[in-house]
Amino acid sequence: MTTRTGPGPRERLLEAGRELTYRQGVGIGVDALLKAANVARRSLYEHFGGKDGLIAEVLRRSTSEDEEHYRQTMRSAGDDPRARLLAVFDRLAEIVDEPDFRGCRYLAADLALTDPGHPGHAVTRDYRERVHRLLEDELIRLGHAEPAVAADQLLLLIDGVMAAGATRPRTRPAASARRLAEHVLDGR
Amino acid sequence: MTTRTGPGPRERLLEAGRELTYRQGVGIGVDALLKAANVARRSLYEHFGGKDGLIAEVLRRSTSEDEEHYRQTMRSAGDDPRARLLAVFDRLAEIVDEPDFRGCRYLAADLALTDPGHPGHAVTRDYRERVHRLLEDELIRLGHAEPAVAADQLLLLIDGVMAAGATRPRTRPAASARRLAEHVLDGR
DNA sequence: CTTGAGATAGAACGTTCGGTCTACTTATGT
DNA sequence: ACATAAGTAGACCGAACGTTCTATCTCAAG
Repeated sequence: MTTRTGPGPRERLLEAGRELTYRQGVGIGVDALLKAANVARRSLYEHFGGKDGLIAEVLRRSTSEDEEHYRQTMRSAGDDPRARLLAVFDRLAEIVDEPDFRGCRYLAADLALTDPGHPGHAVTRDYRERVHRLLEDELIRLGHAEPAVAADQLLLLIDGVMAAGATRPRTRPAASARRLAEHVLDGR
Repeated sequence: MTTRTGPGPRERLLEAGRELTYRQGVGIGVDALLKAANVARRSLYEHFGGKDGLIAEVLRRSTSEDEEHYRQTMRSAGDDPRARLLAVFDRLAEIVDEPDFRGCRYLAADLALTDPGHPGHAVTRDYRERVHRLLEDELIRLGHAEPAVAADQLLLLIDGVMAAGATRPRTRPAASARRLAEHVLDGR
């Protein structure tokens, strides 16, 4: 008989952080995090050194998941690079339409974390680089003349979809962006 | 001999709020606002009822200025609707390149103000509607087939520029967006 | 000159903040 | 069985939060 041992406090903190920092922003209080995670105050400081450490780790884990999410979305779209890139925008349409979509958590974190030295910034910067590389690789396979610039443009469209999705949800921004993305893919 | 009377406390509070809420976010403390404005604590509550009232008024005034800024930018670009719309993106390039550009203050406010009932949200929603109308009017004058949809797309591009400008400043996002905007204007 | 409105200065309220610390309990491995 | 490590519970710290309050000052209108 195995002792019904669920996820440990570290895991529960990361999950609570993921949820609460998205819904309430990174300004969420330590008390609220501890209560949601059902974890002793001390455990937070043992595992993460403090609130900033937890937030950075929450962001890091989230970026890993989201990057894998990009890869999975493209994988499901087959081999054609064009189809794989456009699939990203189709998936974005679903994400933005989810009832509790609250915008891009990384942009929100960057705007909310006033201190430019906060460890969270390095995490989001890394993430954007990785996604850029992901897009650029597909554009190269597509034979695009300026894959780096085109990847910048696709990233800009993705951020625009997230922003519009958070502030003007009824305008179906992902569909708009998809059409513009097609134009980007068509060349330069 | 006129008594050298500068702007009153109300004006000083609005100016300090404009500056500090942009640089530090709407989470800025009341004490910091009072100190920057050189205003007595009481005056804030007399004039604005509280911090939330001040923030809403700061946002309201800022939207007025920004809307006028859009109009001025278009006015300077002459009569041709196409040139007037593209001028917006040229102006965006300058704004995003300013050394202390920190992203779109309205998106930042919407993401930071957790309470959906905060009066600031109504202000930003109004502003987006007004800008949308501004763009749509030009698109109508341009004879665009779907002016409302195209205005949505231009707004998406503008938000994308702001986001990319805040998070990936070296990628010249406004230039990228301008090219996509041309495509939007071209058609349908 | 007087009055009253508007501003300033600042104490104080209760709450919440992030972080530290002590004491007790639980689980694990030898 | 016992030792050790890890987790819980919660008091506590100083600081900052938004807000209310009293007291004093300034100045223009009556």
